[in-house]
Amino acid sequence: MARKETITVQMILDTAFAMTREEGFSHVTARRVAARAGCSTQPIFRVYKNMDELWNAVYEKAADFFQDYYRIYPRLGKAPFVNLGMAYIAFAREEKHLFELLFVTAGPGRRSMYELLNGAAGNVVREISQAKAAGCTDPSDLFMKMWIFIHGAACMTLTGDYDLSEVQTLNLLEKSYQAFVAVNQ
Amino acid sequence: MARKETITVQMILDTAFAMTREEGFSHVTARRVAARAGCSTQPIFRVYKNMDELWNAVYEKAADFFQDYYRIYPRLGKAPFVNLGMAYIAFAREEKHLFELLFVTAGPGRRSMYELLNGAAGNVVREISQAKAAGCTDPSDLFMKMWIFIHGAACMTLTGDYDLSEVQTLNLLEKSYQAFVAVNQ
DNA sequence: CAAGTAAAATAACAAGTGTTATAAAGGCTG
DNA sequence: CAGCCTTTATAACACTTGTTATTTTACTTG
Repeated sequence: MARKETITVQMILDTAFAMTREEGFSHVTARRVAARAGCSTQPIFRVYKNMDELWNAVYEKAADFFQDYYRIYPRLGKAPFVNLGMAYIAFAREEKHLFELLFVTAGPGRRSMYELLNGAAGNVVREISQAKAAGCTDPSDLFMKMWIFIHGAACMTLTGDYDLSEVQTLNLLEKSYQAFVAVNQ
Repeated sequence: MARKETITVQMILDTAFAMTREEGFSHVTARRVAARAGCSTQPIFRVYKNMDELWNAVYEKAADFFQDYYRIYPRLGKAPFVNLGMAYIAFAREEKHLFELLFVTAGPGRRSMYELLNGAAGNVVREISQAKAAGCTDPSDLFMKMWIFIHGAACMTLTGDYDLSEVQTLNLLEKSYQAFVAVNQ
């Protein structure tokens, strides 16, 4: 009936995502995606109405990518929020451009930080109930404080103003948890 | 001997700075600066070799602007680092684009966060010695922790994930200081 | 195998960018 | 007042962007 499709949505999205990962979405242009995918710009606009729609797809993929990143991240911390925080900070260091896309840049069509963290798995909810089970009086408040701290460390890695090792970071987060708990009681 | 200069460095810089403040430097183009300054693009390139040089000038002005912002900011906090932190967070909320330019975006020709904070007035050094005078054992470590926390809150305001009032923020910072001090001793 | 149809490639358009060549303007010095 | 020299304006160049016409390609169905 018609010509067979050779360039798929997946190929376009994967290419755009890989480029975003390496250089940030601002460097993702229709022509550059096409060149890297080995086609013209036409298949891109067949599959996505415009570049904004491609941005959305990349954003969603990045959100899923972070969820996977956290899922397989080693659990070395004992206190609540620490493992999520460790993964978050490592993600900021190792996936600068994705971190920026998800958690730093403002703009339309963007989820809240809480939504991105919680994900489909309910990561935050789980950690909060863990804190509650551990006898914490106001676990939501504790999460807020911990997350401000964790987000600060993560953002500082982007600009090179934070450069502690994994072990040091783990220690820092555990200590901070204790500190926040101590003054809350 | 020659035609009188009508468009000065100051006019160009002030225009570019105002535009950066309102919409971020990414929207500052030669033609738009010219239009707003009421001239052609020519005076811009007489005064600055290229747009990168203009960026540098805007960056320096932003750094000075932050120093002024902190200098006239009300001192409601008692603990060390709190007043600097309050000004920092307010700056992030009220001057989003300048904050982003100075403290969020990575790139060449950028000062470290410490340098920007400390400034010519030695703000950080002063606060650290205050903490020492107050009997703190490791004031540099305390500054690090406090600043991670403060930077986190500031960055969250950019994305709309932090939205506490001035009073609540003041309370939060004071409490955090106590918390960090408590576990350090 | 011919026809039709969807996908892909080519090429173009309009807009915007930094930067520069050229022309006009204007003020000081002789 | 004439000449000169710098500043400014105008216009152009070369390039990149998103997006869209138009043409070519290739597959499936009659």
